[in-house]
Order: sequence, then C-alpha cells, then structure tokens
Amino acid sequence: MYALEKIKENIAEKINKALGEEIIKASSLVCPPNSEMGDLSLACFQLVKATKKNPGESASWLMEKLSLEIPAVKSMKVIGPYLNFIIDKDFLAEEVIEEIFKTKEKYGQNKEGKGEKVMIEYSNGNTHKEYHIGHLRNICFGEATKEILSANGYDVIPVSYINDFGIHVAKTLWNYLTNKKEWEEGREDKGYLLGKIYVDANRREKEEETAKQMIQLTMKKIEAREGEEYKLWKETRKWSIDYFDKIYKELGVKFKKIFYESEFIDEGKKVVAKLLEEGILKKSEGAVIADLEEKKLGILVVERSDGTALYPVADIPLAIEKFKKYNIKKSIYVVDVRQGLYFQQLFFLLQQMGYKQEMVHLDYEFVKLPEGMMSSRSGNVITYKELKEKMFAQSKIETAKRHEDWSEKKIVEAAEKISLGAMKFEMLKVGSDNVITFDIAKALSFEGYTAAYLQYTYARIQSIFKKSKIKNQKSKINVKNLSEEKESGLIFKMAKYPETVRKAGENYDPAEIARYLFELAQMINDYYHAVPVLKAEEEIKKARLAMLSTACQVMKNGLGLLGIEVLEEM
RNA sequence: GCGCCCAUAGUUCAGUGGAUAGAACACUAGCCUUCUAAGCUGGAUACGUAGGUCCGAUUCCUACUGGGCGCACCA
Repeated sequence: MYALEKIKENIAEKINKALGEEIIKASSLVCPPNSEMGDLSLACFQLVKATKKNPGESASWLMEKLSLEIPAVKSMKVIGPYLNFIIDKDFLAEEVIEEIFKTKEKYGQNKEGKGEKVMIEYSNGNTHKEYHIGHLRNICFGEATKEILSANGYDVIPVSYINDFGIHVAKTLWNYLTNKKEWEEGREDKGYLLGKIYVDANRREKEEETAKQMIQLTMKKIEAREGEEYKLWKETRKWSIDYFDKIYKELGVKFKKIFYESEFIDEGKKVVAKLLEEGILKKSEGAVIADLEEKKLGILVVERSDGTALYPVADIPLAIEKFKKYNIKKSIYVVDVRQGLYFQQLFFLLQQMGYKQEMVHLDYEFVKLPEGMMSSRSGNVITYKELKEKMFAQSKIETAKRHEDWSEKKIVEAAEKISLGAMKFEMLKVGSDNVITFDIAKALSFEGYTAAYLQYTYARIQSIFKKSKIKNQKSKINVKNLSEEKESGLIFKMAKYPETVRKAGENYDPAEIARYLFELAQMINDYYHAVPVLKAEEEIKKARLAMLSTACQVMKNGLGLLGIEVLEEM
C-alpha cells in the first residue's frame, strides 16, 4: 500500500474506533478546496446519526476524541461541518520520495486485478477501407486502457480483429477489377490506395445500375473462395494488413494476436446451423435472424437471404475461441458506441449458448469533423496518414525553430515523438462519452493542455539534471530541506498518483490520467519558475534535485500509460 | 415511435450530494544576464427549463426543450 493510502486507512480506522462503528471509509477522506484548509477532510454530515449532534458539533467532538494519536497526522482543525487533517509534510515527503525511488517505473501500480485474465479487443480495422482518425481514437483508447488495466494488476491480452470479408471488400475489389487501369499508376502506399478505391466504389455504386448485382456476385465469389476475385482478395488483403502493421508499429502498439473475420466464417456457418436447430436462431423472410423483440433487443440479422454472412456469423465463433482457447474471465470489446445495441444482442446470444464469462462493450463516442460526420464511404475523413504527416511537419518546424544547432536526425527523432504524443493525447484527453469534433488546427497547437506541454515540462527538468553534474540522484536526503510550500504541494500531488491509477482502472478512463499529468506538470512548471535549484545551497540543491527526479518519474510513468514517450530535450 | 448519449465561460472540455464550480484556447497586461518563453504571473464571463427526493442538488430522479446516435439483410 502506498503512503497516502496508508495514511487514509489509519485515519479512517481511528475515526471508526472513536465512533464505535464502521461508518467511514478511507475514500471518504477527500482533499479540501484549498490547501490552507488542510490536506484531508471529512464531511461530518454523515456522522450525525452516530453522534446525535449537528455536523459542526460532530466535527469538534470527533477531533477531541481522536486527540492526535494518528500516525502522520500533525494537527486537525474544524471548519464548519468539516474536520480537516494536516499531514506531517516531512513524513510524507520521506515516504513518497523513497517509495518512488524504490519502485521507479512501477510506481503507481497495484494488484487490484489479482492477475485475472482479461482480453481486450481494439483497433479493429477494415481491410480495403481507410484507416482514419476514428480508428485512431479507438486504438489510443484501447491501448491506454490495456496499459491502465495492466498497471492495476490484470493479466491483459491485447488483440485485434480485422474485418477482411465484408461487403466493403467486395465493393473495393469490384471497382478495382472493372477499372484496373485507373488505379495502376503511381500507387504509393497500396493499403492507403485501397481506401480511395473504396470511396470511388461507393460513388460508382450510386451511379451504375448493375453495380449492386456485380458487388453481390463478387461477394459470393470471395465467400466461395474461387476465381479471379478470390485471388485478388488474397493479394489486396495483404496490402491492408501490411499497412495496418506499419501503423501499429509507428504507434508502438503490439497485439498478442490478430484475428481475421475470414478465418471464422466457415466455423460460424456451422454454429449458425446448429443454433437454427436449437431454435435460438430462426428463418424469416429468407434470412437467418435472432428474434430478441421480447428482450427489447430488436431483431438481429445473422445471414442475408442470399446466404452470405453478416457480422455475427464470425463474431460468435470468435467469442467462443476467446473463451475456450485463452481461458479468459473477461472479454472487453473497444467499439464505437453506435454499435451498442449490436453488442447487447451478441452478448445475449452468447449467454443463451451458456457462456458465463463477463463481456464488456467498452464504448466511446465517435470522432466528427467541424463540417459534419466522417464517412468512409464518401471519403469525408481525415485519414491517419494525413494527420500524421501534418503533425510531423508541424512538430519539425517547431523543433527546428528552437534548435538551430540540432542535426536533421535529432530534429526528426524529436518531431516523431512530439507528433505521436500529440495525436494520442488529443484522442485521450476528452472523456469517452464526448463526441470529439476534431479541429486539426487546434490539434496542431502545442500550447496548453497538450502532450507537448507535458513533454516539455519533463525535458526542461532533465536539463537541470544535466547541468547539475550529479550523476545519480539519491533518495537519502534530508527532507527538512524541502520546506517550500510548493514542494509540499508537489509531493502531495505525487502521493496521489497511485489512487489516480486505481480510479482510471476502475472506470476504464485514460482521461483521468491525462488530467492528473497536466495538473502535475502545471505544478512542476510553477515550481520551476519560482524556486531555483542549481543556485541553491548544496544540501538544499540535492534535496530539490531528488524531488524533481521523482516528479519526472511520475510524469514518465503516467505518460507511459497513455502510450506517450518522454524526451530528454525539446 | 422506441432506446442510448450529451447540454457548465465566447470556444473546447474538467468537476463534486456539501466549504469560493476549475482548466485550456481565444482576448488582454506583464515577465527571458535563475536552471529551455512549447513556459510563468495578472485580468471578464457559465451549471438548458420546470418539478421531485434530501438538512443540502450543477451532481440523483421525472418531465420538457435543444443537439447527436441507434433500431431487418452496412460494419
């Protein structure tokens, strides 16, 4: 247990002892609105029943009863209905700094998950279609959630599921086959090119009368795995997959396993036949459906009336494979909120089939543009590639502007980290139930609540370390030398990091980490301006350097949870 | 029609059943012979409407209004 958690437990325990019953939890102790009021606070409204006094009197009564026998608590004071505790700053500083030096990159982690096996599926690209900033939100959210759950002690298996077999594939291939010449010239990135062919296919579909039939025919050919269409499918599928690999590598995302829809269709059709026999599915208007009207879940179409598969055909056997082969307790699907009903239907079917594992649709709102909804079909999207290139170019300009003496290589390396950090942070800083209206101009700014601000904060502290010429910071310092108010504030903030990690894990909420880091960075920058380090007297200097090094460790750990790298210089 | 989500400052977002509702951007006035000005300091403005629960509601509940999304062969 971390220092602050321990202190809270102790206080709660003493309070309950004084009350003679278990009323207060450690989590009931919150931070007052400003630090002059104290460090931890108990609202005494909840004690009224036990004490039979009004809240204010309860607070005074409790303060007397506790009579300062709580470790780490220096004093108490009553303000109105609140009993506030002032923590012994030296004690906390010693504990926290030591703790961080000892645990380093593990600081903040806990064992809440008890090693439980959890599978989390995200990114979920479609081959033969564009990978755009909607997918970016998904992969950033999924990856950060994976990191956060790991930090909370879960055994997390990150996987992705790629749709390489839907009607969108048939559309793209039909357009490519019937219009090949147009696409032959100057194809730079083949995976990227497919996205453009798909957009054009949708245009043609509207304009050409026979298009629908042709697409259906192509679909059938691919499903039957025969003809020119199938051959081309195999080839072009690889283009997309290679393209995704490149993106994952760039983002630093590593999946344990990537599933493909095409690998589950055959098995799925067997399962569907069996479910038809069992009466879980039925035929209607020529199609195979699950009638879930009674459960208020509407109707789910499983197979089209022409016999081709819809998404549940592959999703069901995939879920089964996850449960059986990987032996997981919990299965998390990171998918856009618009598929909420579908997942309720899918989970219901799986439960009907007897699967008792926990299934979670971890949803998030979509990304739109200032001018309206994004649509892969119409091509009204900002593609991943386009965003990355703009971000990178802008990062490079900003970096070069500040470091005329840097080599091209050094600038490129920094710009890479800054641009990737910016992209990830833009996607994670907003809560998952907010629609993101993606404003590229704002995203290209590196001021204020941005990843660059966090990275910059880290880098400028690193610069102090370099100039200090002290190689290894040590935890053995005299904390009496950290007497500045801003120092206590920083230490208290660092002490709160573990509970932030816990909260982010409980709520699947990377934005919680993002906010914490920004607040911490603000405090570090404030300190940087107000308190000199290198010019301080020797012992004080050592203490300040040690404290700053723990602050940087926390920044690095937190950014790591968001998949963002730090820079030594920028 | 049914269901889900959202509504806080000019804008984009935080936040809590309780102590003065916070940031960032934008606007504006300052700060580079203290360690990186991608920074720091100062300055205005906000809880959609109406009820209910409660000692106390911006927070929970209900209705309404406004916006978004989903509901049979797209994924």
